[in-house]
Amino acid sequence: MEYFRGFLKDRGLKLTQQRLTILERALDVDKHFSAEELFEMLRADKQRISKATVYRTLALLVDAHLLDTHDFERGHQVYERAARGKAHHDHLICINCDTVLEFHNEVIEQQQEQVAARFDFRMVSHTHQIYGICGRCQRKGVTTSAVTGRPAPLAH
Amino acid sequence: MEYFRGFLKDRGLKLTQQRLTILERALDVDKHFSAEELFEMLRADKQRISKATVYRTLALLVDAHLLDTHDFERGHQVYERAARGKAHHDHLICINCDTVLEFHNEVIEQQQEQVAARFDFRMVSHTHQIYGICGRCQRKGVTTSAVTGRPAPLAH
DNA sequence: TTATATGCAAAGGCTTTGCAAATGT
DNA sequence: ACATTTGCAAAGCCTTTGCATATAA
Repeated sequence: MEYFRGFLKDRGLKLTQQRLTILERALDVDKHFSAEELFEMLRADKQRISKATVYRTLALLVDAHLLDTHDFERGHQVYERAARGKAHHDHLICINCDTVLEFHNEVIEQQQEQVAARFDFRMVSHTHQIYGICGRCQRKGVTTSAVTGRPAPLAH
Repeated sequence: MEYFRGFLKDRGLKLTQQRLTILERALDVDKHFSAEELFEMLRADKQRISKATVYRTLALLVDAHLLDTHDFERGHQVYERAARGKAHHDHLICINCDTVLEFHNEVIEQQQEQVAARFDFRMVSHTHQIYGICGRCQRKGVTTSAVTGRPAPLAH
């Protein structure tokens, strides 16, 4: 919060009531959320902030590293509180129920560095998602073809 | 090609001139391409196929595992010839010049399987992208902040 | 013959933007 | 005071869809 104030000051930006409200609400969410969902949460809290401002502020919070954003192939971005200090994580996404699990694997992280180095690449970020059927959906008898309506793709 | 004919027959679909033209052109491309780009390539070849048909056929070719599709965070899907038989690969993407490099790392693949297993997850597919600055752009003096206009994010 | 495909234009979903009015510093 | 923000509606971008016409089997 103090950090956000400093971030804005550094760039000559203003700490508006809307930005504060959005930041507080966003940091309060314990899961992934879309811009639309945050807009609805604010609305439920009787906060009248325009959708445009929500989008603009989310971008700002991502810049400030207060939020992370991911593309889970759902047609829209999802956001989550940034893991400041906490270990970085990647995601397992159930293609049936949309549940998102987090994983962290140090071996993968290290190999990734090596891959980048081998290609003379300066890594800035990465995305790593595992799509599949979660245990609960498997037990409910959900199969890949039930989800996609087509034969199971080759898991690679 | 014979394979595609069989794929269509199995589902009671028709092998139209448009589908054939699109398939041939798509398999001929040696890099990633968007639906829009393929549409333009066809147009350059004096082929009059509607954009709707291009989109519909690309989806069909992905279903048929003749093409793979990726989301490189460019606001549109990109396609590439499927690696039939060839080893699966993931991507390094230069955030300055959009160059895409391919990598394959067996250790990562294995760890991934283990992660899925540990979470009781049946993996169907995965995406793994490393974003950064390629060697050529580094040598041209491109820095992260030059690309994004902001301080470099923490590479995680 | 008859179900499937195509082309066109319109609609959709998410996100961004232009601009006048409002507001933080 | 003055540059930055906001809200609104409109526009943008990629993609999908409804429907009449065309076409493969």
